[in-house]
Amino acid sequence: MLPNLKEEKLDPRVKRTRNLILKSFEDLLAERNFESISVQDVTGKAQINRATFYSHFEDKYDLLNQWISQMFTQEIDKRMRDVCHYTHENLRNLILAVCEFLAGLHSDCAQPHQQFESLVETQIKNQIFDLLTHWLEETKASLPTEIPATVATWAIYGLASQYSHAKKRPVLHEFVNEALPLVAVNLEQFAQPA
Amino acid sequence: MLPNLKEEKLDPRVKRTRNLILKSFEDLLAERNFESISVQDVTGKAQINRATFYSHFEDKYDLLNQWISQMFTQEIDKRMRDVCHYTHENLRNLILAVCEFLAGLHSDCAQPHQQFESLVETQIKNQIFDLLTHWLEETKASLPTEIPATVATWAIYGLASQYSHAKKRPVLHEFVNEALPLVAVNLEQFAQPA
DNA sequence: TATTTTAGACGACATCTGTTGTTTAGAATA
DNA sequence: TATTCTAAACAACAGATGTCGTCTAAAATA
Repeated sequence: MLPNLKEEKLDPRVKRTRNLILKSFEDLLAERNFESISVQDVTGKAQINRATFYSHFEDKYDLLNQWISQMFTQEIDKRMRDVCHYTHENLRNLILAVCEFLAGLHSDCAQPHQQFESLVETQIKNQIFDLLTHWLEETKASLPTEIPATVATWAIYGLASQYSHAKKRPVLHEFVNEALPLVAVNLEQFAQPA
Repeated sequence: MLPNLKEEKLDPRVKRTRNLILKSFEDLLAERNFESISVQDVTGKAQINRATFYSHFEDKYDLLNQWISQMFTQEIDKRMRDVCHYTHENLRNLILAVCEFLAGLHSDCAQPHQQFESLVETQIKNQIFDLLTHWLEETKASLPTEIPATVATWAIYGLASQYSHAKKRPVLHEFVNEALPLVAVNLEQFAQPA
């Protein structure tokens, strides 16, 4: 299994093969639930030999991890390009981004399944935690960040997960307005002075 | 696959077979990581025909779900036998229970792996959420419980997970004292008047 | 341009999963 | 106690996974 190399030095065959696999995987996810998709399904659609798959991904779960990570990173980079510290507004936008991403996943992927959701959760929480930790460490106050970042990360993901699962989905901005104070309450100590 | 029947009416062969499987699974978990354990390993150790396994459990993941659920339910029942509403002290004991349970799982089970942890998480969070919701609904005030219970559930699990993974594990009571205010802050509205 | 390196195709294999129908044995009922 | 019902054993099967060594083709280097 190949390491995630920087794109500048990547053999074009590797790039091509990875992209074919990721794209085929995404297309299949839109039609069928994750559990029912086999490695043979993905490689067949990508017109790649099945054994080649294992040069790029450890297994189907690793494939999902890498796909989700790529998708979410792109989404966050798009919305939070120049954000480097905690504000109430940045937190709102982060919660909004996660809610929309998860809701989109629910719409775009047929019948999410427990293992699919668990893997998605792990990837996204890792990124939220890193982002929040980075924001909170930008404060001048040198406060410990680990426990507040942990609590906030899990709270954000929990709320977004609840939102994306809701049978009757609430109006997003109202939901975020209701949820935001419960996340923000532990983070205000990190807000930059005006 | 058999439904979870009440124990009074259960054919003794069913009880015996289930217990043999669960016990063998637990013994194997103490020696090897979850991913490396096959259904054949479990049924071989239990001296049960492999096909019989599938009359009781959907797959190995269902086995883990049921084992964890049973273990955690017993632990909570032991510690919170007569607790029916939210207090600061009950919340502290809940966080303590979850931290100890997860830390114990880390000690008793060889090399936890991502899917193992995800499944554990799902089971335990469900139980925390149900318990918290029950507590919060006991309040006289008729406040909406879903979002606070969600945030608290995820925060509790997140903190316990962090504690159980810590390389240098902090003193538990100190950790809980530090973490408790961040969880409690959103729940004090539900405390019973003295 | 020739050579070397690297990625992918290929066929084969062992192992495991989940399922099926039949037979045997244990438990419940008459 | 005999009969009926239910659970488990059993063998076999199809399908999927992950791996391996060899060959072919594309990319990089000299």
